[in-house]
Amino acid sequence: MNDADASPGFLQSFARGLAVIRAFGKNTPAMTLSQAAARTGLTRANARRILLTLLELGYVEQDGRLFRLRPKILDLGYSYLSSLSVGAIAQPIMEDMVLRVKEPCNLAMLDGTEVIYVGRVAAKQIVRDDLGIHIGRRFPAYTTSLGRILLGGLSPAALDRYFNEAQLVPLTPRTITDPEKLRAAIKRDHDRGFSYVKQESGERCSIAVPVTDNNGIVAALGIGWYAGVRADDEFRDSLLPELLGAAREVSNTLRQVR
Amino acid sequence: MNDADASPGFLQSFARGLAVIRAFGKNTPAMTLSQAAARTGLTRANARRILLTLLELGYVEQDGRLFRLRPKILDLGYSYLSSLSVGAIAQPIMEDMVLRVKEPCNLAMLDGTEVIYVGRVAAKQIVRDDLGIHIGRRFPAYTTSLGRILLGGLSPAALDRYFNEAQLVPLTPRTITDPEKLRAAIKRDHDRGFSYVKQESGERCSIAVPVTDNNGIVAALGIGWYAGVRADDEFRDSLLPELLGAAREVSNTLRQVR
DNA sequence: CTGAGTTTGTGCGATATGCGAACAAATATT
DNA sequence: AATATTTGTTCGCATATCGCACAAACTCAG
Repeated sequence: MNDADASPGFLQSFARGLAVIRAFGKNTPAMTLSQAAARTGLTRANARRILLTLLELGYVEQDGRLFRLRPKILDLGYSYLSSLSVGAIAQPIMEDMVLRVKEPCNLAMLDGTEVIYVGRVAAKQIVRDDLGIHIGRRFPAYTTSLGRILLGGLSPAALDRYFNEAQLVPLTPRTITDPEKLRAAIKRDHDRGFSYVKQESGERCSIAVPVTDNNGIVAALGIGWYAGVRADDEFRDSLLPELLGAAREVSNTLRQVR
Repeated sequence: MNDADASPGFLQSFARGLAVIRAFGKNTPAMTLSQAAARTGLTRANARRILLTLLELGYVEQDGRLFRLRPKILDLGYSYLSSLSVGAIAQPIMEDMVLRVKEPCNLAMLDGTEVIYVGRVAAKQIVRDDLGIHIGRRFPAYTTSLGRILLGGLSPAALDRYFNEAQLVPLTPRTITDPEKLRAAIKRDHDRGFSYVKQESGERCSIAVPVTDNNGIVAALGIGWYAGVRADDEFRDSLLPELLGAAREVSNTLRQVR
């Protein structure tokens, strides 16, 4: 975080505080204050003030020298989720669909160059999923069907910015990383109203469709499963009407609400 | 937020910034900067600096005069969820159980005088659930079976503090609000290893059991359903072995991990 | 148990940050 | 078009925040 670049009125203390919250994670469920300073590039005294402020506000707890985030931190994300009408509208519709199709369903939005899950309905799967799939989880947009749908909803200028910023790294031998091929895939998926991606970010297939409001694509709705466990192409074909129906129902309700 | 009471080293700017994030919610998905100032008691100039800092960091977006939280804010809660081993361990076990029992299952922790959901698996229900049930959602502890289980895991001193702080307001005619009766119910539930609550916070029944690690109760696992739609007591009896089995599986894994 | 190394807590002086007020500019409403 | 309301900007000021240095506490190896 380059303080010198901040604009006037930018609150550096606040920004530093948020950086400390972000420093917690799967690999660092707890941190000492020296670790917090190291991970954020702050001075130890500063990291200490931030952690003590979080402690006083109830967002962290202290266990000897270790600080851990407390459930109250979920209030911050909950502010967003509870304000997200597409999430509230989609949730029961996703639940109905998952019952029929027996695969987990996700709702995602674009955030920078990544997709971020804002809704999820789990389901029994033949092979156990990555246990870390949560609301808030992120994936590179280009490697997922959800991401391609969302990228397809960008204006040309925004799509150009995406390609300027995204680093198209192959995650599997099948990952499309050539920008022209990726643009073509995004356009094709946009035109045909769905995206199907097979083994570009792991050993999974996924299919996704757009969710729209009066202004355009606001989210993507998708289903993913492990490749090869079933007849993938036939399964995709059976899922598509379900997804399109669910997405249409969500989109229709969104247009009425706003 | 009474600035004058803050301890030395307490970072007021950071605390104010977090207050602005919390001001967003279901009823205020978007705010102007005057509204943000009004809702947080800050000056307009201050609220503006905070919102512009969040804008620059990518946590909010601006639409004319309106500011809205962006999905990136989920990163803050995700820091916590991804660090929460009980959540990761419980999720697949909950998914398996929900498939068998056909009712939604929740994992909750105690936070102040409330329970907060840290895990949830949805299911098809006969009657549509409150659409707003998300991770991060809170309920008064005393009115829920999850809450009674968690209160039962408190030390006597901590339980006394709970009773000092909690406001035991009747939410339905069945809500237990007499402190002595509530203490007795908590103890009974702790002793018998499950809690069953019927229509104390709405028209729902719920049953919950403890999840423990080496230090004691860390979470509660529960199932809830609308009262009267089925034979509630018989259903509870059929659910209990399922919940106990799932909770035992989670608890056993927790003990191995730490 | 001791000593060395590491980490945290504390106090203090300096100053950069954050603040609020006042007024200009822009927007919304009637 | 006029008025009311809200937002943007600038500036001076106060203090909140900062970093440093040293004390205190803790951890670890022998």
